[in-house]
Amino acid sequence: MNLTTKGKYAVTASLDLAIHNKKSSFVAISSIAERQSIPAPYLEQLFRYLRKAGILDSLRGPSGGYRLNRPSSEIKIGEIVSAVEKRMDATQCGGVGDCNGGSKCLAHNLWMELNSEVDHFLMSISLEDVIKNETTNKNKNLDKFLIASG
Amino acid sequence: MNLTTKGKYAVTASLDLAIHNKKSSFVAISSIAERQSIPAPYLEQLFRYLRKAGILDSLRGPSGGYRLNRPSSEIKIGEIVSAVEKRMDATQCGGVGDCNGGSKCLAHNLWMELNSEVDHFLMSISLEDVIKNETTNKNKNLDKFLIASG
DNA sequence: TTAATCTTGACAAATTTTGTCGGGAATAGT
DNA sequence: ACTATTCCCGACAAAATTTGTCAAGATTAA
Repeated sequence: MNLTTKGKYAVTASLDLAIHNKKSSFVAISSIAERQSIPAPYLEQLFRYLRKAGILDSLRGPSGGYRLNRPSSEIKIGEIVSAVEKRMDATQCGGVGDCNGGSKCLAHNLWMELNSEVDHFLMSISLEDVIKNETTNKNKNLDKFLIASG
Repeated sequence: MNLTTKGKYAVTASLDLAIHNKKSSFVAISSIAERQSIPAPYLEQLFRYLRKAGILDSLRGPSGGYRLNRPSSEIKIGEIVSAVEKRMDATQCGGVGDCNGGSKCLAHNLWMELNSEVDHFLMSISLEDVIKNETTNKNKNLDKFLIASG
């Protein structure tokens, strides 16, 4: 399982897009990169994936840029992450079950559950949720973090 | 956030130890490595961390090896993972909150919640739980995996 | 036409993971 | 005391991945 700056940059940049989503205007990569302290050429590369995944829409030329392809309430964090990260899967075998000489390793089911846990979490939260800082109510431990974060 | 073979090997090997935990006998690294298809010298390296973390106990010499330092019901998966993995933390800032030019990035709270989610999951499951395939009841999606895994 | 911006592919540096190796130290059994 | 077994430690090295960079091209608005 891997969540690197790749996925984090992608989510942060998408959040930036969601915030600057007024009308149907496009936002230039350079301005997102500057606001969010992300190397612009790197972000460019990441946005390719998001575009291919149907999450973003783009327009070239002056006053061009990127915008969300759907309302921010309909774009889940999990979509963004899995569009850019190779292996959010925690199993070694990709879920197939041949992680120890053709059969399942002792921890196979454990990692499958962790997968499920993380997937459900990330797929239950939309860009809009994060911006409104609502996220999900399923998480009993959420409150203290919201409080802690002011 | 990172869960690599390092953490997976450590958990699998610990499970193997928990299973071969009869009496107070020690189990040699070589036998664990062979059973679980883990490179022995690499596992040796990982066991150093687990020993330092107080999870394992060792004895040198013939019929020496490793054993759990506590009952398998009192060793949580989360302990093992964080003993060997550098950054299970999903935030870029280590939770400090300076992830974007001194203040919090847009996704800061989100990653803090993900941390909490994963931590609680991994710290709620003991080696014994995994062996008995019980894990936790908090996870509503558990059942299908247990069924799927026969 | 021109300037702005995305688009693409290739390349490269840095970091991390995934090991390997050799020698040393302790211990049980003889 | 000797020997075989095993842990112990530090250093090293290969491979993979992450984290970028760059140059040239295509599209579009004004």
